[in-house]
Parts: sequence; structure tokens; C-alpha cells
Amino acid sequence: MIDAAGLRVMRAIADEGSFTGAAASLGYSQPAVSQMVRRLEQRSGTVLVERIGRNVRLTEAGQVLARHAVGVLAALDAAEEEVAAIAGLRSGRVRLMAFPSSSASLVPRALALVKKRFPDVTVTFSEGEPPESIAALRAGECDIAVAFAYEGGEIARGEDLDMFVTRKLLDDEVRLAVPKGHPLAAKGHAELADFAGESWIAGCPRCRGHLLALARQSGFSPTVSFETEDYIAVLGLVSEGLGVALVPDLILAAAHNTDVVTLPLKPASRRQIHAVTTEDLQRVPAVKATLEALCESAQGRGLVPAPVPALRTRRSQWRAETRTRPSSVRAKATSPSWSVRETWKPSAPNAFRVEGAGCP
Amino acid sequence: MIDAAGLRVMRAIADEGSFTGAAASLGYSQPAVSQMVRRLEQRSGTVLVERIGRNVRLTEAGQVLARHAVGVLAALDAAEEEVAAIAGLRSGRVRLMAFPSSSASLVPRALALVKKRFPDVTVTFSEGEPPESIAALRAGECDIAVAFAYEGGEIARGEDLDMFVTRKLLDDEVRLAVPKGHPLAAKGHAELADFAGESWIAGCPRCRGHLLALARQSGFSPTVSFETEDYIAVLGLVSEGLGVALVPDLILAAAHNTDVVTLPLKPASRRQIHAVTTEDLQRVPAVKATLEALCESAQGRGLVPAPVPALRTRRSQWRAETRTRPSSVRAKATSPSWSVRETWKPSAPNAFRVEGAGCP
DNA sequence: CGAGTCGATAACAAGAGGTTATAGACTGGC
DNA sequence: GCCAGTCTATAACCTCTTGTTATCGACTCG
Repeated sequence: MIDAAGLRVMRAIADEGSFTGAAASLGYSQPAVSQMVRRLEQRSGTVLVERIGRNVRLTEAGQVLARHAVGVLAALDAAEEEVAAIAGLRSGRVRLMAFPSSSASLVPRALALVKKRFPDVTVTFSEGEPPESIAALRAGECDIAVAFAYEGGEIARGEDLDMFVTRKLLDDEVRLAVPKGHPLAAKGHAELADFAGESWIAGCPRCRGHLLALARQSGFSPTVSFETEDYIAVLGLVSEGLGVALVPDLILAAAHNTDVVTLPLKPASRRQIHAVTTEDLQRVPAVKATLEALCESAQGRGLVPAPVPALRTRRSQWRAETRTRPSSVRAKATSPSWSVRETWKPSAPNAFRVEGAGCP
Repeated sequence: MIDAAGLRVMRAIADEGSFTGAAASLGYSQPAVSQMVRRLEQRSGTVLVERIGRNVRLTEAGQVLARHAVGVLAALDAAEEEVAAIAGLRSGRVRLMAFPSSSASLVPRALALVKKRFPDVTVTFSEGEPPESIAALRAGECDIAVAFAYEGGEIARGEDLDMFVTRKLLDDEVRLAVPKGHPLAAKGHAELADFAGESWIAGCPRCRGHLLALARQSGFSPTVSFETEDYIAVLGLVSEGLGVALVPDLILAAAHNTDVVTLPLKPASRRQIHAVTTEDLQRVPAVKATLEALCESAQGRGLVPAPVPALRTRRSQWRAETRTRPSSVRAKATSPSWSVRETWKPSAPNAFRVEGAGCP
């Protein structure tokens, strides 16, 4: 029944002592104030303003409204400012969840970028494997999940990703790590079959699965002597000549070991690193800013630059089409800068079983 | 930009967890909620609601709004309730100012009536002579002034009463008080000329003026031996045979003295007692209720019943005409129960000088 | 006593905010 | 794996709110 506009008017009248003054202070015309008071009086069923000659004076009821107006309007302003701060990147919180090895440099660099640009935006970060991070995203417990998929694999097994928007950050080349003195180290590249007889060191379960898949393609079944999710340990084992390992480039940038030589595979194998969020969340300014920072961080690494386009699912596609249609003059078109379809898609589910979580 | 309706919707969504539920709890249709959210999102420039499959979930900004909504809506409700309480006579304050002798019974009875009917309406009462009470009314320091005027006189000299509404409460007959044993006491009435030789006891300045005027009409100039504003004292003096006095009926009802006989005057003389307020204030429920209580109190005294009509001045008349014209279906017509012109008017200013204030 | 100011009103325009009808999409049970 | 029920989004439309300008009557002050 009573609304903010009415309170605003009553307070202005109390402050200014006249309808004309109140109108001026509110940027209204005088009749607007006059009519607003009349409406309020009709609704409340009592007189709010005494008209004394040329001046006006609030009645008891009018004073009640004017008194409450201060608090209500202050609270409204606070709410508005708080939302405006979120919209204007002067505030806001982004909950980022990334797989462990991304935290080495990709994520920290992005976080630094966000912090530099928008010091008051808080990005909270926690590590989590794709199944976990995607579940958190679905449950509303995080805003962005950074995940990866090997070529021919998928981001998270058994998860329905239709509801998400996936933005490709970069292609992370998988290399073969061999001890410095290895006979084939000088060849400049590695064909997997040449290492069929080596001891293998496997990483996280999914990485182990990838190793097995690649080896099968090369016609052998690797002997896995060690398993560890700690890539520093992997490199340590390799440097000591205890085996060879597949290591993503992303790791090598952060954990270098001078006693290890890394060779590009032939044929090349890479994993794709994605930022996953929802259609709605990607339009939240702080989330958008963080996504962009992630992109820049990925490009700045000097690896294969992430193409601008993002993967969009059927549902998202539909949303993008319908939503950007402006239904009002005021509607700002949502920026379609990365609204193109993804170029490759997971072709088939992983054929092998991957268990556990926590891949560095 | 943000209004109460928007906050209400956001809170309902937060509470219900769906647009449909929110709509139901607000008594809206589902599209109304959907559109309201879209409007809010356009205005605030950020996403407020995440659409997760069939359900919805508030974003950070949406949670901010929902959180603030509680406080703002509570404050709004409080304001509304407070005004409704004033409108519904469950609260409110009336500042009454009356001339001292009215406080004997007319006013207390009215106050008791108001208190009985509307226990939570506070009527504050202070004594004041017409010039004073009218000034207070003009200054917004009181809501109702109870004043009197002798026939042929006016309520307050030199005051412009155009801005006020004057409601006649009763005709207060002026009687002659003589000692019980006075020779003319048995006559049943008094002609003033018969008492030309008596010692006179005068009351307040205006009453003294009235005495002088009446005496002049009867062709004599009274010898005023005593002057006091305390009518108890007047009656005491009379009872002791120290003089005679003109005493209004209103006093006699409250201060009876068995040693005093009061005689109606021939020709009769009376003063009119009025309740004065402003056009706007008379429409304030508590003020209206108090005015009505004053009327009933006046009628219940068994004196000349106050006729329903009230005195209206030119300006008030105009207002009454224009205001009651309903400009909207919702406008309640202001009750015109006592909106008729006054029958007699002060014919001329008092010809004598009245000084001081405080007439019992 | 007249000019300037103030509030009230009429008439009108635009927009906010609601409705119903309907379509598309998700969920869950069979 | 489909189908029914349920949910949100949209279109089309309507109404009331809330602003505007133009103008009037009344009050105030020099």
C-alpha cells in the first residue's frame, strides 16, 4: 500500500516545508507532489498534510511517514548500492573450483589479474576434480569450474553438461618426460611405441586412463611401476631414471626439473582445459570478469592460444537466441562476444574405468 | 530504482524457491513474477536469479536484495501500521486547548468519552484563552481550541478566523448570582436594571466587558467591587452578601453553592461555546472523534443542545465544495454531517477594551 | 492593492505492472 | 525411454499509476 516513492515525497515535504520545494528537490513537478499526497491520504484514510495558507505542515500521521521514510529509504539505498556495487565490480564474490594442476599458474595468474583490476571483488578458490567441481556448480556451491578433458574424453563422466556453458581456455599438450640421459631424449620427439618396454609412472586416475588409451593405440600395454598424483614426485622419479611419464605442459611451466627432458609426442596428444559455468552466472559481472581473466591468463602462458569461441550446448544456444532479442528499449543486449559453437566435441565416453579423485 | 514491490518479489522467491511458489504466496500470476525479476535485472544490470532446470536459485545480488527486503518490508509495514492505527483510532494524539471554565465539566466529560471509546487515543489538554488558543491552532501547536463568544462579540479579537472551522457546542446562559436571602431572589428572574445599585463582582476581563455592555444597555454603570477570575471565589463572595455577579451556567454545573441563588436574566443573555479547528485537522480521525465527544458532552449537559450545523467561513465553504467532489472512485466522501453555515455571526467587534487572559 | 508564489485541478501521455494464453523445457514415474 | 505434469518465458493486451503541462484561485508581502 505504501511504497518508497510515497515515503520519498513525504520526507521531501517534511524537509522542504512546501510542495513546490519538495517537488524541486525530487526533480518532480509540483502537481506530481500534490497528487501523490492526495493518493497517500486516500489510501491511508487520514490527512497527512495540513494546508495552512500558503504553507503546508505535516499532521501527526504525516510526521509518522516522514520519520519512517528516513530509515526505509536509507535501507533501500543501501540495498541498491550493494547490488550496484556487485554490478559495477566494486564488490562481489566468485567461487572458483579448479583441478589441482591448474592452480600452479593458470589460476593464480587469473586471480591476480582480477584482483588488480577489481580489488574489491573476492575470488575464493578451492581445488576439485571435474566430477566434484561440476557437482558443486550444479549445486550452486561454486560459480566457475576449471576442468580438463583429454581429446576423445569428456570433462566429467556421466554428468549432463547441457545446462552449462563451457569456455575453452587452452590446449594443453601432453609430453613425454624422460631422464636427461635417455637414449631417445635427443630425438626431439617421441613415438609412444618406442617406450613400450619402459617403466611408466602414472598420475591421477584419469591421466592413467589416458596413458592406457594412448598406449593401446600404439599397440602396447604399459608397465606402470609408480602411481602418484603429485607431479613434482613424477618428475623426481623420472629424473632418477625410475621410469618415463606423460606430463601435461601446464605442469612443466610451474614445476621444472633440469634433469628431465620432455619430448612432444608423435602423434601429438593434448588435453583441453575449460572454464565451466552456467548461462546465468556467466552474465554476473564478477564471474564474467573472472572468466575473462582466466582466458587472458591462458593466452598469456604462451601455449596454444585459446580461441575466442566457447562451447555452447543446445539449451544454452536456445537461451542465447531468445534472450538477446530485446523486448524493451532498455534491455541491454548481452554481449555475444563468445557465443559461437564449439568446434570439437567429446566423441565417446572413456572406455576404461577411472576411480578416485585428486589429480595434481 | 528499487521499490518495495521488487523486494517483496525477491523475498518471496527466496522463501519459496520458485517463481510459481512466489507468485502464489504473493497472490500474483507466475508471469508477473517472471517479468518483475526481468525488470529488476535490467534495472540493476546484473543477474539476480539463476535458472537451474526447473528450479531457480538466487545469485549473490539476488540474495542481497532478498536479505535487505526483510528489513525494508518490516519497516514499511511498521510505518503503514502506525498510520493505519492513527486512521483507525487505535493511536493518535489530539492537543486540545480550552478556556479554563470549560475544563470544569464540558471538557473532562468529552475526554472521558474519547478515552472510553478509543483508549489508545491520547488527548492532551491545556488551558488557554481564545487569543492564545487560536494562536496555538494557527501555529500548529494545538488541534482543537475550545473558545466562547458573548452574543454580539467575537471569539478572538483581531484574529482572522477564515482559515478555521468553528463548530458550535452549546449556548451557555448567563445568570445573575445573588445571595440566598436577597429580596429579589424569589422573583424567579432578574432584570438587570433592578440591580443597578448593587456591588458587582466581575470575572475575567472579557466577562467584565460583557457585564459592562449589558449594564449600559440597561442604562446604568455598575459598581465593580471585586474582580477575580476564580468563579468559586465569585460564588463565595456572593454567598457572603458582598455583591452580585453574572455567572455562566457552565460554571454552575460544576461549582454549586447552596447559599447562592441564580436567576435567569431578562432579557436573556448567553455566550456561545465553540470548538475551533482547521478544515484539515477536523478530518483527522482522532480530532474528529474528539470533536464529536465534545458535542455529545455539550448536549449531555442538559443545557441548550448545540445544533448540528457548524460555522463555516468563506474559505472553508469553498474547500468543502471542491474537496467532496469525488475525483476518483476510491475517494471516500468526507462526511458532510456538520457542513452547514452558521446562523449568527459576530456583528461588531467588542467596543470595550479587554485585557489580560485567563478566564475561569 | 497588485505582483509573485503556492497549491489544486483538468487533461493527457507514458510506463509500470498486472492479466490470460500458450509454448518450450525439465523432472520423475511408469 | 517416453509421457504427463510442472516450471519458466513470452506474447498480447489491459488498466492503473504516476508523471507531465496548462491554468486557476487564493494567499502573502511590499
